[in-house]
Amino acid sequence: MGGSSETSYAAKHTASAASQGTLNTDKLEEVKKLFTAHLENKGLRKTGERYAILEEIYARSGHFDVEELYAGMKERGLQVSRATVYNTLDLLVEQGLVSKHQFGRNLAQYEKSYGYRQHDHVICTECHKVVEFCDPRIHGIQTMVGELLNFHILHHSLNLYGICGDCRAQAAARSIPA
Amino acid sequence: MGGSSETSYAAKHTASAASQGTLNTDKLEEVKKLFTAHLENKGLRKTGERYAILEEIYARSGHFDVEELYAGMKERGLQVSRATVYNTLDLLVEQGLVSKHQFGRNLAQYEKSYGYRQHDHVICTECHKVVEFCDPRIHGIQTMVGELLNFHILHHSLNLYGICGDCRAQAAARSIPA
DNA sequence: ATCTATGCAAAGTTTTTGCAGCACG
DNA sequence: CGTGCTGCAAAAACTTTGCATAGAT
Repeated sequence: MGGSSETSYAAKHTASAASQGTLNTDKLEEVKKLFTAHLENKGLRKTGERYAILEEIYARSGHFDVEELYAGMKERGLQVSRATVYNTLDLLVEQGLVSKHQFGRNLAQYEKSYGYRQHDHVICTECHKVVEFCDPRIHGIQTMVGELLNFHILHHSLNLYGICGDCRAQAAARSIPA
Repeated sequence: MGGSSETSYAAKHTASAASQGTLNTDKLEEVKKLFTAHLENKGLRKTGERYAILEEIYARSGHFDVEELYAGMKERGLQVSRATVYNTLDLLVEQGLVSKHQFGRNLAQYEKSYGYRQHDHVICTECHKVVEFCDPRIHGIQTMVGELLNFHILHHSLNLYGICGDCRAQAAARSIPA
């Protein structure tokens, strides 16, 4: 078959962000406003810790787990407790500013999600590589199933599990030794 | 503490199985043969524990977690250790006779999967109800993405998260009190 | 007879919880 | 000023691991 283009969406994100330095800052401001609105709406307090966590998340690219986020903040001198990280992540996920993934291993992975194109994941079960992709048909399925089963669908998660080209090549090399 | 996810779709499976008493037994035999072939293929031992676990799984309907499976076996007098349950589940998942799901909470849920139609899940984030659905478009996406990204896709998991009709009705009733 | 799988319990991970004190509103 | 949030650490929840022994080949 034809040459397969390995377009990781992560790369695209970084590229578009790098091309315009202020874009990130603007986005952060927008997200902060949305978060503020959500907090006020639910009668929750606007604490510095919550905003610090939000900033750290939007400064990151790609997936991260709680420990990575916690360590990243510590390194930057933004000390918060794990309990607060968990608490705030729940708030952000609830609001949809952050999305939470569970890829196979029992380690929750998070990702900023405001203003980024809805995407899904292909996971290599051998090397645990994660590649993103987009398919408009999923939106259609989501809408149709919601109507059919009378659910108000808020978000979805589609993961394809398989073996990547690299791992298949390695396996082939091993089975045909010199 | 935790009420587990109630499986309302289970009725579907039980109904089709109940309509023909021997169907289940035949299926179990088929699955055992496949499992045996897989064990031989990998040079693994055919132990009674492994078959006992396979039987227990195929006697169940709907989703279950490791603890439920373990407890169910204990109740039937089939004593096996948790370590063996985990070990065997891994084998079965690897072979595709059982599928593993991670719905939001970090508690792995399993389900028998041989001879059952490939299906996906809608989860209510309020009451944790799980409903199954089927959409042929997913298969197309799977194939296309596999070719595009050069992955050999083995299985997928699509979860739609939202609020079910019952929970929306309850919420509406609360906001318009008598 | 050999070598792997089991069982048990202990250790490992990740997440949740309880309580004292600080801070937002 | 009062309630709710934070921080800390202890514990809970789920899974993995190590070692002695039973059992499949």
